[in-house]
Amino acid sequence: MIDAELYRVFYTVAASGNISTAAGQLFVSQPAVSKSIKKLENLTGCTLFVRSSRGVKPTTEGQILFEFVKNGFEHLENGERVLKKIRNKEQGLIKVGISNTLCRYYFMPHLEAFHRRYPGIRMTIVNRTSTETLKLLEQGLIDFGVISIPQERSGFTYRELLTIRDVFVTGKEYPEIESPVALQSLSRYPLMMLEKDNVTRAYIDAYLRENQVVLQPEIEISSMDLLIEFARIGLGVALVIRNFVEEELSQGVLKEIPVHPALPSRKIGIVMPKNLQLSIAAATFIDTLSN
Amino acid sequence: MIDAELYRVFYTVAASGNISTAAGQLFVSQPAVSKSIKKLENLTGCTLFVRSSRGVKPTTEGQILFEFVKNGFEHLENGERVLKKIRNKEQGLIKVGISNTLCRYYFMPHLEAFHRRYPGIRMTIVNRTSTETLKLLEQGLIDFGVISIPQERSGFTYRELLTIRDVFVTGKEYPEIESPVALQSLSRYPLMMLEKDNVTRAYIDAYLRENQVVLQPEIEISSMDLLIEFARIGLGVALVIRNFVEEELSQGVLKEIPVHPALPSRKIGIVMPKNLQLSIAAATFIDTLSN
DNA sequence: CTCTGTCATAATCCACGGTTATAGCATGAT
DNA sequence: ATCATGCTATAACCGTGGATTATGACAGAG
Repeated sequence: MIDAELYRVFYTVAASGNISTAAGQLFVSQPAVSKSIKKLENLTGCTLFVRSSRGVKPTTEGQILFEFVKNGFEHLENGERVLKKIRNKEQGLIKVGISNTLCRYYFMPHLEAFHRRYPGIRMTIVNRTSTETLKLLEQGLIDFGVISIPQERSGFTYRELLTIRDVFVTGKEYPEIESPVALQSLSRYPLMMLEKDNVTRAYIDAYLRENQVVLQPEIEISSMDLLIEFARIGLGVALVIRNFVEEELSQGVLKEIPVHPALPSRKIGIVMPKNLQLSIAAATFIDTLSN
Repeated sequence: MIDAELYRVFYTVAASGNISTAAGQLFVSQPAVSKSIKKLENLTGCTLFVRSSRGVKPTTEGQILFEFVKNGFEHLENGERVLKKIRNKEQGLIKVGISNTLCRYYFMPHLEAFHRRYPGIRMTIVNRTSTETLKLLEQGLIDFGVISIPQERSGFTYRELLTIRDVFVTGKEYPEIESPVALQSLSRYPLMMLEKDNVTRAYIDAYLRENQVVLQPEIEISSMDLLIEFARIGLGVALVIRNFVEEELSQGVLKEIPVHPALPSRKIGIVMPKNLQLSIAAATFIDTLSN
C-alpha cells in the first residue's frame, strides 16, 4: 500500500495545478512536493502530471486517480470535521432509558436546560420500567439509565442523583392529620398506588411486608401523573413520591398523611455499564445532571 | 490536517479490533501501532478505543470516525487498483478520430487485433473528416487522429503509418489499357470521385490544377465504398486509393487505368497534440499501429 | 533579451516513526 | 491459588527518509 500522505500531496497538487502553490498549502518546501510526486509516480508506475514552466497538468491517468483520491480525502476531512464537532459538543446523540414518572417529574427540566445549552446534541429517550432499562443497557441500546438505585446488579456502575421519599397524600376534602398514624390504619381509606410491575410499588410492598402491614389499594394505575390527579380530586389516598408533589403540598391542594413508621427514603441515580467509555455527549449530559 | 497514515493505522486497528493483529497487517511492531493510536487520540482530542486485555473496542466516537475513514480508504484503494489495471493495460479508454474510408480499409484489422490483445481497453471512434478531426483534437475530445498527412499545422505532431497511391479504376467491361494515357484524356469517360469536402478529393483537385488538367466527375459521392462498387458494376472510371482495392485488381474485378503523369503518392499517419502526454492506452495503441 | 515564475537536482540534516525489551493487567486453565 | 497466556503501555534507543537550503534549467511574458 502506498503512503497515504503521498496521496494527500497528489491531491493538493492536482487541485491547485501548481507544485509551488501546493507546497505552500502543505506548509512544506517546493522540492519536498516535487520529490513526493515523483515518488508516487514511481510507485504507481504511471506519469501523473505533465510539467511545464507554468505549472503542472494531470495526465489522463492523473485525472482518473484524482477522482478517487479526491473522494477519499473528502471522506477523511468530513470525519475530522464531525469528530471536532463532537469534541466541541456541537453534535452528538444520547440514548437514555428512564421511567415515565422520573422523566416527567425529574428529568424534564434537566433535559430542557441541556438542550438549550447544547442544541446540537440530539436525545433519544426510551421510557421503560427500570428492569427493562437495565436490559437495554446490557444490549448496548442505550447509553445510560436513570432509575431507582437499590437495583444492585453487577456489571453496572451507579451514581446517585437525588434522594426521594414516598408519602401518602389526599385531596383537601380530607381532614388534616397532624400526628403520624399507624401504617395499618390507612386501610380505612380508599388507597391508590402504582401498578405492581413498578419498582416504586415493589419497593413499598417489600417495606410493608417487612413491617407486617397489609394494605390493599383500590385503584392501581401505571402513571403517577394520574395518581396525583386522583388524589387531588378527592378519590382517596395516593402513595406518591414527595419530591414530585412539593408544589401541590405547599399550595395545600394536596395534604400529606404522616405515617408511623415513616416510609424510608430511597435514591434515584444513573446506571451505566461498567468498563464502558461513555460517549462525550453522554458524559457531558451526566456531568450537567450531577451538579 | 492529521497525518493520513495515522488514519490508516486507525482503520486497520478498528477493523481488526486488535492492536497486535493490526501491527502484523501493517508490517510494523505492536508498540508502533499503540503509539500511533495514542497520537491520533491526542490530535483529535477524543478517546477512540477502549483497551482491554482482550483487544480494543472503538468508543462511540471511534465508531463514527471509522465510518468516514473506512469510506475514505476504500476510495483510495479503488484508485490504486484502477491505476494498476490501467498500467497493466487491462483497462482504459481510447478516443480516436478517423475518416470513414480509412477506418474501413485501413483501421479495422488493427482495431480488431488490438481489441483481441487488450480486451479491457475500450475504444470510441469518431468518424469525421480530417479537418474536423483536427478540431476535435484541439478541443481535447479525442486522443489522436488518423488522417492524410500533408495537413501540416503547428501544434500537432505527426507520425507516418502508410504510403498510399490514388488510381483510376474501371470494371472489367472496359477495355484493358496497357500504356499510360494522358490525364486529360480521361475526360472521355464518365468519372466518379469522392465529394469536394473530402481531403483525398481536395488533394487530387490540387494536383490536377497544378497540371492544368480539368476533369469533371459525373458522379460525386461521400463513400469510397460505393465508389468502388460503382466502378465494379461498370458505371464508369473511379478515382480510388490503390491500397484499398488490391484484391479487386488482382482478381481482375477492377482494372487500373495507368495515367501520365502518374498521380503522386501520399501518406496517412497519426496526428496528436504536441506537448501532450498520451494516455497509456492510447500510447499502446499507437505502438501496435506502428509496427 | 532580460525577468519572472516554474519545476528538478544535489547535498545535508535531524525529527520522528520504528525497534527491542519489559512491565502491567485481565482472563482462563491447571 | 497459582500459573500461563494474550493483550496493551511504557521506556530507551536508533536510523532512515522526508525536510531544508541552494542552485540550475527552462519557458513565456513584458
